[in-house]
Amino acid sequence: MATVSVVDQRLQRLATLEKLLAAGVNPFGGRVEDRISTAAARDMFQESEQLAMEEVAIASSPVTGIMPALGVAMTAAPAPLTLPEIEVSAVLAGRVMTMRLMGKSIFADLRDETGRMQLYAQKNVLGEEAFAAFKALDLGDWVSVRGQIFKTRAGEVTLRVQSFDLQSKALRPMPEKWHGLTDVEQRYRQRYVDLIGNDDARRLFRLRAEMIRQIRDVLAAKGFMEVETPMLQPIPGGAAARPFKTFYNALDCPMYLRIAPELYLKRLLVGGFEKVFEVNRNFRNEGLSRRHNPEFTMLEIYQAFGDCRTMMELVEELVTTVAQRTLGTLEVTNPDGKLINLQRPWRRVTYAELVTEKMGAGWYELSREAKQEAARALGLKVDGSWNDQEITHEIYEKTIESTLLQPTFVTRLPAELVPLAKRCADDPAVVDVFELEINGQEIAPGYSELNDPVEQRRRFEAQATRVHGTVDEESGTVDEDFLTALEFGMPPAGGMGMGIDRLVMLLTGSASIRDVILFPQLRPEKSA
RNA sequence: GGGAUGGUAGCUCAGUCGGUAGAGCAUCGCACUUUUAAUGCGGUGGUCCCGGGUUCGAGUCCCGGCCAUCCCA
Repeated sequence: MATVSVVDQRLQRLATLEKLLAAGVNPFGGRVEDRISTAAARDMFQESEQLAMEEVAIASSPVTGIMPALGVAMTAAPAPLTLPEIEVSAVLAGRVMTMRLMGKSIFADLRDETGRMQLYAQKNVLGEEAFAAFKALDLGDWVSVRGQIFKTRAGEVTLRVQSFDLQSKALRPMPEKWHGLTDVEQRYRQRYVDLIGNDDARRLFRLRAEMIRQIRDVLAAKGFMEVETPMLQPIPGGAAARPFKTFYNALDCPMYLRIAPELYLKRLLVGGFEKVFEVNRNFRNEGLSRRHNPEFTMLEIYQAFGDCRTMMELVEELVTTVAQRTLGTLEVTNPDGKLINLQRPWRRVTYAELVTEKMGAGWYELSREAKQEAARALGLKVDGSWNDQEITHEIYEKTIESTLLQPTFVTRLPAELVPLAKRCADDPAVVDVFELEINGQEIAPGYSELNDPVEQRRRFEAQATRVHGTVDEESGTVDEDFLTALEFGMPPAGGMGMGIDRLVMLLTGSASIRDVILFPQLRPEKSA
């Protein structure tokens, strides 16, 4: 038989596939009728067991019979104190993960989305031919099985296979059963293999989905409407970032993947929708890092007649509710093992307070030269052309932001940094905004949104001048239609955006954004 | 962009001073009807990331490149 060495496991499996086809077997299956999950089957069995035990206890005499409503056939041993032997019929379907061959019987593990159940195949039950076919299954094959659930001597709930069908032949070997896939690169490139092999990966992405569902739930309960706005935009706006550029053949014009949905969501406020949000992808044409993926999921929320404080309340409620409902706790551990407490209320501190905390009370009165010197003393590289604000911001970003481990709202940022927010009434040099920092990362910015079209035009133009000739040039284009919309009147509003990937990183203690994105961007594998 | 580390069987990993390429799982064969990381016995399986160089001889040393991870910018 196999004296000829078949080198490749895939070729072996392809050969098996050919044999199956020749034998008239459909190796790729179809609909499976009456199939239930392994979790449901286990519950059903345990319920029947419970019922039977109660009956035994009551009757204290031999019990035999059928409970048609449950489709449960049961027999009980005569001795009153012996546990009844229960058998419950079920159809299961899933992937065969392990097989333990015992000669004339086989134990196998079947896995579906809800968990696993052990299968027990016996030669005298299946018959010669079917038993051989079961034995010939490869690890990774999808099968459906019909049989009776019982408990083994070791106490494991197991399905005794009465009949089975191959539902999809796996042509590639599964990852190592004990370690799973550990090579991070391969986990990212072939996430499907990661998900097959690693319980943690499955758990994490289920958790991520649940977190996003809870966000939607909280917002819906508060009367927010979920909307979708263009990802393909003629003018990329709403943030300072390099866009991806593409070309729309039918219209013969360049288009951009959006860097933010902000300007469209605000148009909806103009249109009269008062509470809107969008959860979807933004695209930024920037480098890859532990914290950056070129496409990332963003939640943006706008509420008419609210302001930046409304948004602080909302984001506190959102994050704590999501954490409580999905993790059952408000304490999370970051990758360095440090505890982060999400208990409300969160610290609120102004940007200037943080800066003077770090650099001394007289910081803002220092000359530019003195500021440069102080920044260099901190080990920062300072460009000679920078103004006071830029030097201060470099210090903030490089030496302060990363120290804000516990949830912190940083408020009253310099107006130059934020062209889309209202200025503070008592100080036009700063804007009425917050940046939420948790674990040293910016999780969410929020604004009292600028709704003065004249002021907005001035700020856009100032920004366009500043970024002219730089890599951000395309994001500096003035969006005339947005300004027109503002001229129709936008109600005052609070708005905020939250990076969902970073939130999931925070709540799951993940060190890399690639761990929380199913298919993260990677460099092409092969290059000549 | 810079630095550190890594890339060896399908998977997880060893590989000493430069001298015939190793283990576990998977796979193939045999035995085994309550195992569960089943077990026992016997096999197959290698572009040692790619390209150069040094050497009688390179997985190992040197140079260049690719990919990844971490740190820094």
